[in-house]
Amino acid sequence: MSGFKIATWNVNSLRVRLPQVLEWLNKEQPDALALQETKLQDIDFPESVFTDIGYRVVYSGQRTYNGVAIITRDSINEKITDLPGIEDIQRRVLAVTVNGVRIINLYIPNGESVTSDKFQYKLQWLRSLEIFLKQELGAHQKIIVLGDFNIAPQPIDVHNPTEWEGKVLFSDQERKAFANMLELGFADCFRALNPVLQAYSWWDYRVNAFKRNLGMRIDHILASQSLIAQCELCHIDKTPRSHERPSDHAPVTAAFI
DNA sequence: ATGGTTGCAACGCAA
Repeated sequence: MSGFKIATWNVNSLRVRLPQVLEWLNKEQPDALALQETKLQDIDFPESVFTDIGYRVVYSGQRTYNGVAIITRDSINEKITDLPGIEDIQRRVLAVTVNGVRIINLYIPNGESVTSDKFQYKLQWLRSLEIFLKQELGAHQKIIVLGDFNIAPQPIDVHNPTEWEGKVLFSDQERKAFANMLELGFADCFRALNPVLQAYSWWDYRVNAFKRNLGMRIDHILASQSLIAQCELCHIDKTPRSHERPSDHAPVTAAFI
C-alpha cells in the first residue's frame, strides 16, 4: 500500500460518539481508523453504518468496558484478538493485515494508580505485549502499533511532569515499558516528526482540563523501521475534543508516502 | 479542595 493515512481514537463509547466518528471520517478520509473503548458487544456493533460509506470493519468488543475496532478502506486479513500467554476477558487487542501492512490496535490498561492491583495487571499486560510484538516483528516487515497506550513517554508529553513524576501514566515502570517497545524496532511517529512540539491527546473531563490545556500525550502511533522513513506527517486533531459531548481523547493521525 | 466529569447501567466501577 503506498500513500496511506492511518489514525487512532479512543472514543469512550462508540454508541455515544458515532455521529462524531462519522463526521470525522468524512472530513479526514483516513485509509484506516483504530478505535478504543467502543464499549459495545460484537452483536451491537453498527457495522452497516460503516460499510454503507465504503469502509470495512473488524472489532473485538465487550459490554460496558474496553472494546477495540478497526475501520479500513481495504480488505482485512489475519485477525488476532489476544496476547500470548495471558488469559484476559478484557477486549484490548486487535491486530489485522491490510494491504501488506500489519496494524496492531491497542487499548493498554489504565492502571488506576501505582499502588493498585490494576497497575500490576498493566505491567504484566505490557510484558505480554512485548513478547507479542517480538513475534509480530518476526512475521511482518511493515507494522503500525497504535492506540491508547495510557503512557506518556517523556516529560514534554505531560502538562506538569514534576507533579506527575511517579504517578500512573508517567511512572518509571510504564515509561520503561514504552522505551522497551521502541527498542524492539519501532519509532514514535509523532515525536519523530515533531521533535520539540508539546501536544496532548487526552484531557481529563474534570477541572476544565481541556480549556486549561492540562493534558497528556498518551495516544500513539508507532511505526516499524521499514515504515518510519515513509512517515511524512503525524498530528493530533484537537477539534473533536472541543465539540459538545466529546470523548476525553483526541484522534491522532499519521500519513505515509 | 483527595475534589471534579463521563459512560454504563442501575450501584458503584472504571477512566
